[in-house]
Amino acid sequence: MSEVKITLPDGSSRNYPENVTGMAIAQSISEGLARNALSIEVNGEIWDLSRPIAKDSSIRIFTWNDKGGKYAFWHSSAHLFAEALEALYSGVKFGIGPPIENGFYYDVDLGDRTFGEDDLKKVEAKMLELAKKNEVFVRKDVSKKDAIDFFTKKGDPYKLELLEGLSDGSITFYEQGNFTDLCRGPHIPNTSPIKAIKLLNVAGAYWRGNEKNKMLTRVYGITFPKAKELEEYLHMLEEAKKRDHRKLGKELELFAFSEKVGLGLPLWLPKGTVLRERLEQFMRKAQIRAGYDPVVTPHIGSKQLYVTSGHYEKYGKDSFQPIHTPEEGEEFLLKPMNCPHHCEIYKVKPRSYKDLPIRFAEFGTVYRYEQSGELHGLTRVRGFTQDDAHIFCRPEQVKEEFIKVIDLVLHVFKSLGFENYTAQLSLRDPADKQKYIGEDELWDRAEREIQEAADERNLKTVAVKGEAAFYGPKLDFMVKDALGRSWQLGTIQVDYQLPQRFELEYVGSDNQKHTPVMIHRAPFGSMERFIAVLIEHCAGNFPIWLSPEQVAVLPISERFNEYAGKVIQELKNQDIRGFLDDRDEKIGRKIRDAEVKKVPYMLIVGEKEAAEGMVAVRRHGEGDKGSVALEVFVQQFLKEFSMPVQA
RNA sequence: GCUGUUGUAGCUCAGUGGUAGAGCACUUCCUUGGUAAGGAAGAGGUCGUGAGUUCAAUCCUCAUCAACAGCUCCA
Repeated sequence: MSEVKITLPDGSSRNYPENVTGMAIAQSISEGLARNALSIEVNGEIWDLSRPIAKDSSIRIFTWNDKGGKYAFWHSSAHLFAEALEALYSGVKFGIGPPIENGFYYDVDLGDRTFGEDDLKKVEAKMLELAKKNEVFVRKDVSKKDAIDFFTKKGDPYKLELLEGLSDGSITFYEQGNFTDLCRGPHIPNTSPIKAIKLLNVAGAYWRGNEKNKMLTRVYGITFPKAKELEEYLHMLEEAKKRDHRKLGKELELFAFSEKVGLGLPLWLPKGTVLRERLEQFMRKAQIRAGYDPVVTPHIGSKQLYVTSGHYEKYGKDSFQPIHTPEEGEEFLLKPMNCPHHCEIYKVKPRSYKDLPIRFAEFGTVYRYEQSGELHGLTRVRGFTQDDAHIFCRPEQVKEEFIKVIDLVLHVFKSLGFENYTAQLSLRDPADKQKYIGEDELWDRAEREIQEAADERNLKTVAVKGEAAFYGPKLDFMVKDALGRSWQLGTIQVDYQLPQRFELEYVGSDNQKHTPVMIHRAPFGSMERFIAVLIEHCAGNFPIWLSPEQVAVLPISERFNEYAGKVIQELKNQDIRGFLDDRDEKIGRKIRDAEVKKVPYMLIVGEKEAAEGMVAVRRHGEGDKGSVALEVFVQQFLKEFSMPVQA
C-alpha cells in the first residue's frame, strides 16, 4: 500500500497510508486534537476531516479557535437550520446559506408564509433536537444531470439556477439526516458539537443581491460549541448597542443631525467640537514633527480640475452636481477630494529634487454623494473632514516615506488605545485591468514597495486583489475595538497617475525633468468616522486628554459656590477643561449627574476643602480618592493627562 | 437606490375613531444637604407631512419625507 507525505504547520512531516483522512491524522497527533478538530486545510483549501487525502500535502487542522474551524462549524449550522426548517414547514425553497464573520445566514423562499419571533424559537428548538441526533455530514460527488434531476424533483428553482453556473465534475452534495444540499463544503464531521443555537433576526435580501430579483427571507443565526460562549456573544451584542456612537453622540451632546440642514451632514455640538479639535491638534503636532507643511484650499473647485484628475470621468455622477455661476459656462464642483488642489499647490513653482519630499497636509472637508440608504451615523456621511496629506517624492523615496507614514499611523493607534490592528494590502485585480489607470510596470512596483514597507515594520498584512483605488494600490488599516469588531480607519495610497495627469515635475540632479510620485494618506481616515469608532471603542470614556469635560467641580452647598468658582478658575488658567455645577441640588445628585455624563474627575468642595485650599477627588466609575491640595491635583493632572507625543 | 419596520413633549416611551398621557429634562418655590436621583407646584405637543374615507381621524386608506434593519454601493 502506498503512502502520502503529510507536512504539518510546524514544518515536520509524517507518512500516512494513501487516502488518509484529516480525522485520522488528528487522532494520530493527539486525542484532544481529534476531539476538537472541525476542519482541515489541505494545500490551502479547507476540507472536511472525512475526505481522503490522495497525494503528498501540507495540512493544518482547524478547531474552534481557527477561522477555518468556525466557518465549517457555522456552515454546517446553516445546513442544520435548513434541515429544521424543512422538517417544520413544507414547500420551503432554499437559496444560499453561507457562514459569515459571526455565524451564518440562509436565504429562503417561504412562499406566502410570514416568519416571526415564535417561528424562530420553534426552528431553534428543532435544530437543537436534530443536532443531538449526531447526524453525520456526508459528502457526495454527483453528476450535473443527477443534481438537476434531484432539485427538479424537489422543486427548488434557486438551486437549479446555481447549478447552471457549475460545471459537471465539480458538483458535490452534502447530506445530513433527511436534508441534502448543493454545497462545496467543507463541513464538520457531525452535528453533535453544535450545542448552543440562536437565530438572531430575519431580514429581506434579494436573490443573488440583485434588486430586480425576488426578495427572499434571510434568517441570521449563530451557534456555539458551549452555551457559555453563546451567552457571552449575546452579552457582547447588548454592550455594542449601549456603545452605539449614534446613541452616545446624542446622550453626551457630541453631534446632531438636522433634516433642515440635510441628510448626512453632521452638526458638531460644543462638546463634540472640543473632542474633534483636540484630535486635530494632536495630529497637527505629530505632522509638524514629521515634516509636513499645513496648507488650506477652497471647498469648491472648477470642474476642469476633476476632469484633469480623472475623478470626474470616474465618479462624476456620484459627486454632487456642478454649481453654475451667473457667468456663462463656469462650473464648479463641491470638493470631493483634496488631492487635485494639492497638486496645483505643488505646481506654483519649479521644484528641485533637493526639495523632495514635499508634504502638504490639510484637514480638508470634502463632500460626496452617498445614496440615502448608505448614510449611517458618523461612519457614512455626505460631508466629512479628512486628515489628509499628500507627499510628493522621488521614486526612490517611496518606500522610506511609506514607512514614515506607517509609523505615524501606529503612533495614532497607540495613543488612542487601539492595540489590535492589521493592515489590508489592496491590490489591483489582474483579471479586470479596465478598472484601473496606469501602466503595469508602475503598478507592480508600487505593490511591491508597499509590501516591503509593511514587512519592515512587522505589520501583519492580508493582500486582497481587486480592492485597490483606480489610481494605485493602497494599504488600509483595520483596527479591532474593545468588543472585537473590526473597523477600517487609516489609509495610505501610492499614486503614479495623478502627477502625470497634472504634469507635475521636478528637476533632477541630471538637470532633466522627472515626474514625482504621490502618496495619499489619512491616518484617521476621516474625523467623523474616526470619532465614531473611538466612541464605540471606549464607550464614551475618552482618554482624558481628549475629554470634552475633564473635571466637574461640585460644591456641597451654595455656601461654597464662591470657593468652587476659584477652583474652576484655577483649572481654566491651567488649560484644564472643567465646569461648575452650582445648581441647588444635593451632592449625591450632582455626583450622579456627572457620572452619567462620564466626566472623568469630580472635585467635591465643602467647608473643609474651602478652609484648607483642598479638593476631594472622585474618579469616574471608581469613587472617592481622598482629598489633596488644589495645586497638587492640578500638577498631577497635567503630568498624567497631557496630549501624547511621538517618541 | 431597492425591500421591510417605525414616526406621539427636549429625551425614553404608553395610549385612543369623539382633537392626548407617564417618567426624566426644563421653570418657580421649599430645602443648605459630604460621595450615584430631597420635596412641591408649573410650563411644554396642529400625535412626521399631504391627501382621502367618515358626522368626526393622532388612530383607517393612499402618497410623501425621515430614522432604523437588510441588500446594493463607498475616490
